[in-house]
Amino acid sequence: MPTRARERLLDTAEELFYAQGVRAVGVEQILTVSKVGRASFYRHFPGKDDLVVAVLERRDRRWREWLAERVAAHGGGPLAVFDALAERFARADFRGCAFINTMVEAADPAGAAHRVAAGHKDRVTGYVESLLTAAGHPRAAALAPQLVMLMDGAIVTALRERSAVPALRARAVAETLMGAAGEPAAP
Amino acid sequence: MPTRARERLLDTAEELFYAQGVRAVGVEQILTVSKVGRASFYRHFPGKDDLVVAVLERRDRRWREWLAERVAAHGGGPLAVFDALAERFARADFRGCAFINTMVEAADPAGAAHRVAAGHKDRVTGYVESLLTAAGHPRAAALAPQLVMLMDGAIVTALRERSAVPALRARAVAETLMGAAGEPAAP
DNA sequence: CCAAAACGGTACCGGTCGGTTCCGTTTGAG
DNA sequence: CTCAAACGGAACCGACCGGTACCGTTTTGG
Repeated sequence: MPTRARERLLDTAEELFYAQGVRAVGVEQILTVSKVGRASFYRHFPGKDDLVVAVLERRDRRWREWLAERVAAHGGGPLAVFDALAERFARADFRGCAFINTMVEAADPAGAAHRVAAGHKDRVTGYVESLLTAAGHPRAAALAPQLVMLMDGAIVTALRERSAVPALRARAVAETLMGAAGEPAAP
Repeated sequence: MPTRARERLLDTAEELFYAQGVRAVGVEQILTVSKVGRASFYRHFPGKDDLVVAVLERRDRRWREWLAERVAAHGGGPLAVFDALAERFARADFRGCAFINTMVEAADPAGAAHRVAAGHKDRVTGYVESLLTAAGHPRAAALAPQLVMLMDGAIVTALRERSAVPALRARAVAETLMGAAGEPAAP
């Protein structure tokens, strides 16, 4: 059975990749910070690229779990996703969406990292559609991609403005879009 | 007077940076493709970082000129910015917004590249606001940042979906947002 | 036509990249 | 307690990074 070296590598790599970018972080730095031996690293992963994919796959799972939890805490309506984003944007270490960042950094659209990132957004879109359906919205399938596009716009804008305001801006747009008087903002 | 070496460096660097990312393109490659000598490069630019800034500043100017031209060609209304984006997204070499990409790649928000990128978006927002004002929209100042956020969302989504459709999706959202029956789509 | 400036090519620098190999130590299950 | 598996550390590899120095050639303004 494996010890905890693999988890430490994933934890450290996820943090460093997100904070500095995948290309900017060398294997050396990951080993130093995680205190994992060089040999152990290559025992667990064929190479750096495979670590990147493993990190993204785990983050995909965890991020969507986090989103579902925060949406529930904010009332469970479709607009709650923007309240969740606002929380995210306010964190000091916020540096955009790891999957958008990956697609930007990994220029090759056929690369594994690109595929994982694209898959993540598909799953988020499916989740948003389920929220819309649960809320009884008639045009859920058409509205979900629009809301996800708003989320991505808010994320990019928040990265630029270094503020949580874009989440509220996107929420207001979404509210108008849904043609609803709007659920009340989360407490 | 300088010859054309500097321009060739800017042209080549802009193309390679956009296609592959700033970090992924080495000085070596820029010199090879542009057929500029190594010494000549460092006669024109103190270092790679300065070339990056020069490329971004020139692209900021040109991109906004291009936008204004295409908006005019599409009727000059605020919604025409999304028709312009649709054109952009359809190009085979489309790889997102060079300024968003730069902010993602250059993690340091205090860096020169980051500043240029942020400034670009501010200028675009000002331009969009002027379009809204010219169209007689009463809430131009409040609406402009929302439209720019929609533009950024469309750009990121187009990069992921490899399609021009997100531009139309964003246009539809903007139309709803402006509370207008909507100018007819551009010819 | 000639001199000065701009140029392209090359060798070289220290540093860092991702990746391989070996070796001695820690750890945990039987 | 034992012993094999998992581990951390370090030396090493070729390749490439951004940057410097010096070369002989081309271009151009006076």
